[in-house]
Amino acid sequence: MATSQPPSAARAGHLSYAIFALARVHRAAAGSMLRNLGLHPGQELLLMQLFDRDGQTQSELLDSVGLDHSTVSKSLRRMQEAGLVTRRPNEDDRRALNVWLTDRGRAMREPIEAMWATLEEMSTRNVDEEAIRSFIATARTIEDSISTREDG
Amino acid sequence: MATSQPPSAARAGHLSYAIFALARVHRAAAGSMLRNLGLHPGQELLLMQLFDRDGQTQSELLDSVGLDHSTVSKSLRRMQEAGLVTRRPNEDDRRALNVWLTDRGRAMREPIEAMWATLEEMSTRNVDEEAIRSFIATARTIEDSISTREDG
DNA sequence: AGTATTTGTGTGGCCAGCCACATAAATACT
DNA sequence: AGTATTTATGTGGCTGGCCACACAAATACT
Repeated sequence: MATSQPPSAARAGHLSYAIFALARVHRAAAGSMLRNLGLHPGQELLLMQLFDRDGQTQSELLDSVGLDHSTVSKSLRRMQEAGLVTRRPNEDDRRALNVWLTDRGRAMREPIEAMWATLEEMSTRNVDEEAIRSFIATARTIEDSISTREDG
Repeated sequence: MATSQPPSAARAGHLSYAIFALARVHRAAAGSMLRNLGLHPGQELLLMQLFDRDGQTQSELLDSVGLDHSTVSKSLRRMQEAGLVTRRPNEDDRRALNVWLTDRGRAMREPIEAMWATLEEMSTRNVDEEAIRSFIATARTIEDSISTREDG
């Protein structure tokens, strides 16, 4: 049994509750795998952004990842202490910090990609191609609906 | 734009990344509404369980909600301090604590139900009935797949 | 030029959530 | 009966995440 019976007070939100319940299980699975990699949940997101564009500024990173600046700031400090990244002041803009992967940070790429692959395999093994495509499409539509309503 | 371009390292996990991205937006929306109710995210889950069965034991609550016992313990303490619940030792089992809603806790039911309704409306306004059903069904299948793999 | 505003980071405070350790009470077991 | 094990809860410690406040540097504006 997956969703151990949604509480009745969530009756008006079947889809929302399904999202919530799925997200929790999904995050737990990812968290477990990340722990085996010596990473804390969320750190892999920052690393992935750096894989795509190393040396980004904290604020650029922040936009890509969509988290609060204080969260990113603290997280990066810990990742620096853990030897995953380094931060050096930008020469043109003395407020900004550029974030660079260390060798150790770069070495996390394959394990992180493997993690996503495993997660995907775990998630999709009972779902056919068509249902997967449809699910992703709907997920994006919902995501759009929610976020465009946020600022509007 | 919803998902501001998945990082390339998540390429092997399209569906997983979609779940992750959707969950984040969804949780943020819920969190924002909960804050307006004076609740912290997660507290509404405990309250909802109590709406369905008031006076549950912490450990029963814990099973229904699926969180770590320490999380529940601390959360309930704060909710008690906030006047939402009371906890009294069980008479038959002196280790156990029964958790009861206060009037103030009970009064949160309607706002919480309204929150789920609003969240649902926000989420589904661009999705037709059939897609919603299909999405929910797939979400449950995925949830099952992940969780049965966890212990198996 | 001089002041006001925006931008980039940091810090403190608070809560959720997990793990690890600890303790008392109930159960099981020999 | 006496000991070992399981169960119910608490606490400390650490991270993620948010908000609010703070401050310096860059930019805009008058």
